[in-house]
Amino acid sequence: MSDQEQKKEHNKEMLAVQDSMNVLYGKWKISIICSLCLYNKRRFSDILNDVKGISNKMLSKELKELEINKLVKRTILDTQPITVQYELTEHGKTLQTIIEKLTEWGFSHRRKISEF
Amino acid sequence: MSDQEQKKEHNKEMLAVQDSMNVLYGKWKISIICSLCLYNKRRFSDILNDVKGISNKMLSKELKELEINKLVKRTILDTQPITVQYELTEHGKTLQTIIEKLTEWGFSHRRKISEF
DNA sequence: CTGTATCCCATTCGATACTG
DNA sequence: CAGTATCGAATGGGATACAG
Repeated sequence: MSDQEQKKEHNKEMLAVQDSMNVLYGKWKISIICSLCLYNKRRFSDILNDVKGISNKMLSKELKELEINKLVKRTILDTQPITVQYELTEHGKTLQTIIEKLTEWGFSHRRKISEF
Repeated sequence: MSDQEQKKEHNKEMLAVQDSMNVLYGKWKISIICSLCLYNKRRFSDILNDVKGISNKMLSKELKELEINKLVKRTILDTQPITVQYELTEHGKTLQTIIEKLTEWGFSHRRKISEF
């Protein structure tokens, strides 16, 4: 492959990564998806508890964005009072391996940083 | 494993993911690391070009944070005018598989979204 | 329980200009 | 080339209160 072709290839990969990050960036989205990965189905207040530090305003906003991007499905359950269930879509589940890798990396990073 | 133990395990995993995100979140960091993954060694202005849309102010700031977190190494080359080379540390390189997964996912997400 | 509304401060981030 | 300085707009994000 020529340098030119190589560079084009790299540019495409850079764009793909940036596409991913446009959907996933922010302090909370990955953590929310992680919660849904671990528990499969989860209510609003459960996620609020799982994701340490998030406010209900932010959770609401982030869930909406994830829904728009077809990563999360929202179901209203006809209980009294009503509860709302969130779960990953099939497409959302394709993030699972990324979440797993990020979990592993989080552990190893903590070990690394605590060396100093 | 009891439900209690299961839940503790999940909480630990949630924290690990949030640790990762505390280091990696923001619009740009992953893209910058991606550039360094693809090219190995890269100058400031090169990265500025790779990461579409980033300003020099942001790049400077993000690189500093990545350096503090021991993910990136900065070397001043004694050229005229001076150039500065950035590269991943050994620890930074452990992010490579995550970057690759994010690249793949970016492609598949684009296909998915364009279905509508 | 699941949100929305409001207030308000902090941070992010782009644009532009400037320095060594 | 590799940044820093400054301004200003937009967004992020916490606290509290309130609605269905």
